Amino acid sequence: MDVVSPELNSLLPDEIMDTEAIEDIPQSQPESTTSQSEPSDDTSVPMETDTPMASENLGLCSDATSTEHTQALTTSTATDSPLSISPGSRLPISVSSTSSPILTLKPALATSTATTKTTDSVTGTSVTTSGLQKLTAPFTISAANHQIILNKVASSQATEAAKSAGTTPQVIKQEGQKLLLTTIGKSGQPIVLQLPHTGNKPGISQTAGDAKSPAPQFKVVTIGGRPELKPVVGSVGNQVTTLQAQQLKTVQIAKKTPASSAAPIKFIITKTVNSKSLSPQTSVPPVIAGRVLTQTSPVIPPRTINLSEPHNTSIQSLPGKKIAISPLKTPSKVTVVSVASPTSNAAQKSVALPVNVALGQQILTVQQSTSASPVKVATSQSAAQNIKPVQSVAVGGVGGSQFKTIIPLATQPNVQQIQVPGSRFHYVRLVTATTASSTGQPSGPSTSSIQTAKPMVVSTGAVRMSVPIVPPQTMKQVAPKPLTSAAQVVTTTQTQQRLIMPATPLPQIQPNFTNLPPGTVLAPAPGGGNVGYAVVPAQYVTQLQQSPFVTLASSSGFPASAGIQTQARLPLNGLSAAETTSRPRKPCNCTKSQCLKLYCDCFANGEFCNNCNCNNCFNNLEHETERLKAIKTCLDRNPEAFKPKIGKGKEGESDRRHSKGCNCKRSGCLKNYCECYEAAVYVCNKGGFGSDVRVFAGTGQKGRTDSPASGRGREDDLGGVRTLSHEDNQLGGESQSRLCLYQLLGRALPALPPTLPRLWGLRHTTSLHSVSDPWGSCPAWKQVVSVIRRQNSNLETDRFPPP
DNA sequence: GAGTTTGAAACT
DNA sequence: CAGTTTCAAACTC
Repeated sequence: MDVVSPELNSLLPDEIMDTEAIEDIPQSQPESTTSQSEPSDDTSVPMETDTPMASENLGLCSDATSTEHTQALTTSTATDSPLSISPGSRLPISVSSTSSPILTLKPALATSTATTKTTDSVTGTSVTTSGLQKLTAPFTISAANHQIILNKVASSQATEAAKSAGTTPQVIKQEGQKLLLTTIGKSGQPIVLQLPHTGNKPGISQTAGDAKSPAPQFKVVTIGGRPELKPVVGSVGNQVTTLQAQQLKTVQIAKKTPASSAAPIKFIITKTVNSKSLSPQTSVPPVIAGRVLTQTSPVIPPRTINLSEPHNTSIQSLPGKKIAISPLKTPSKVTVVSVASPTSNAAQKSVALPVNVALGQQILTVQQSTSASPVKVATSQSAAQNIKPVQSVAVGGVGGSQFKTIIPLATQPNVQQIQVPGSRFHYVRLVTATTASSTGQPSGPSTSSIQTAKPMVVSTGAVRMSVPIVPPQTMKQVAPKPLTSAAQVVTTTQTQQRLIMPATPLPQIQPNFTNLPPGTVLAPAPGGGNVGYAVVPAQYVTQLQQSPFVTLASSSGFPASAGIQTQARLPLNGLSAAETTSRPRKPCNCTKSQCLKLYCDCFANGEFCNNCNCNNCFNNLEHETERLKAIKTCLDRNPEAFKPKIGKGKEGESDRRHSKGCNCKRSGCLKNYCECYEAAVYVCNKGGFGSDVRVFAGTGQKGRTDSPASGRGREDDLGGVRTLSHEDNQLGGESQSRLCLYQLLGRALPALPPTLPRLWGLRHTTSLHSVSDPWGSCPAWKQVVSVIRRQNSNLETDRFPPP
């Protein structure tokens, strides 16, 4: 007798038998994430960040003149167009549905020298924000002078029209320093971002003298595509809004302390745009990397909007502040964290205005430490140095949400975030751009001109940084490719620009960025100065999200935030984020491994140990060097060591697959020892895992019941569900379609889709009814039983309880 | 809570 | 690649 009859099989989903899907998954996704025709397993791996759905372009036009640019952008290169908004009177901002990920808005104060560029800078007007449309409720970031109003525009074209009309709903006024973003399409849903008045701020006293001081403070705007709203985790002054779920958009608006009156305000907005949305024609890589605005650069690579004001001097100075935000798997989350300086009391105390964006599920949490300005976004600037560019890199993750991480550096160093293509990991490199002097403004067009690579240029003040915006897929390759996708090449227009390279100590790691633990942020090693990387587990991010007010002390690498245990995680094991969140990871108990082996779940998940019971733990920032080495070692051993083992099956399937399969021998894959079982995987990809459960249509005869090839007698050939032993599988040769259905036996049953597994499992010695009992109400089970009964009229009834 | 079992990871 | 050892979690008592 053999396996399931055709009839029975017909009931079963095909994909179950398919074992290849997992392996086939190409790790390197094609540059264009644009359309993934297939929800291949890889992409579907829950762990991966979701690919943004559609990208929309935001066009910011300072003037009617600028409108022209916008059109050109939208038409020719919908993908990215950086926008810079000069501080000039009003800047209409149009958001088009097109792709351009990055917006750069610089409402520079008149005082700011750099802000000379006005309309020209605006060129990159089009910004694509897929989620914008979803914006329903206007939000204001903070009160005070600065306001940003975002209006959706139905189409980029509409924006033009609106501009031409001269009555652009979006107006940025310097005096008010308001940014109005209006989506053209939807009149009713403007988004207004207001920056708190400096005057309101407790810290104002310092800069009280500045007339300019009222000027805008930092502003963080996130445009997320998702409809869902996420409350902004309490950050003091910060507000976060997510417009689009799918696309991550992080807008950092750093406002600097009023100390410098004239300093321009910087907004940094980083959007991640789905590659999918991008038209193939557009050279723009699907992934948007964060950018820093430079005043000079007329055309900025799209996708990031930086609004920054150099005003605040104090912010950077905060030593020791480290914020690592690693985007976790949770789709469409944007996390912005600003480190609050312990010193500045008043500033933080300033009212925090959470901004809820109806659209976005993304959450931005920002804490700012800056003394004066209550509202501060992650940007930290050294007083001496004008600006610390904060770079956020959006991850163009294949499937899921992408993270954006904004890390304010306490120290001068600039933060560069790196997206790893296709991976959920976000890396940030902190670069100390000490050379304020060198800050020559970015070579305007020239720098931006690079189509292939999208460098991030930070022109603010002295420091400039260029970070290539690389589509997630191409991230690994630093060298520019002739690829159509532009982003890959990193161009450093300025000497200060730096390629994202691994710190000296661990050059080898670089190639494996993609494999780094999820949510990893590369930050300067504590002792390493500029060079080193610190790998910050996603944990921090989640912690931050959960406890918005947590401040990271610079000195202590790791805040022992007691309460935060749940780590934002990738939807591990195919579990939904909600599921995972509901299940905080268990604290590890490692004693000998120093939590630097994959034995340690924390480490294996790319997380720092937090509230664990481990001894001699090195899985923390304080031992970043060791940790990096350990990571490297693991990656050397297995490049996919940190990749999720459990992924979804084919598209639409709820099945989970284990990429490798277990090696269970004694547990029958029915214990939590089994990774598959533990992960509720019922489709095991491994050819030789412990048990193979099949449904047999028995003959009713005694004797050998299982596969003839196995040569092993089993039980009576009564049909039913059996589990082939490992040996059987190997001998039988037929078992390559391994099905691990163990979880069906108990825990996962309720969740099973009706189409369920064709095979239900029991150990071969177990009678069916023991299985069926818990499934009595399962239609699929009844169906199978019915089939078996028909085929085996002489079956013992107890084996197949009546449906 | 101590001891055992188990399988993944690490090691040889 | 196979066999062994180490490790931490799961499990049992």
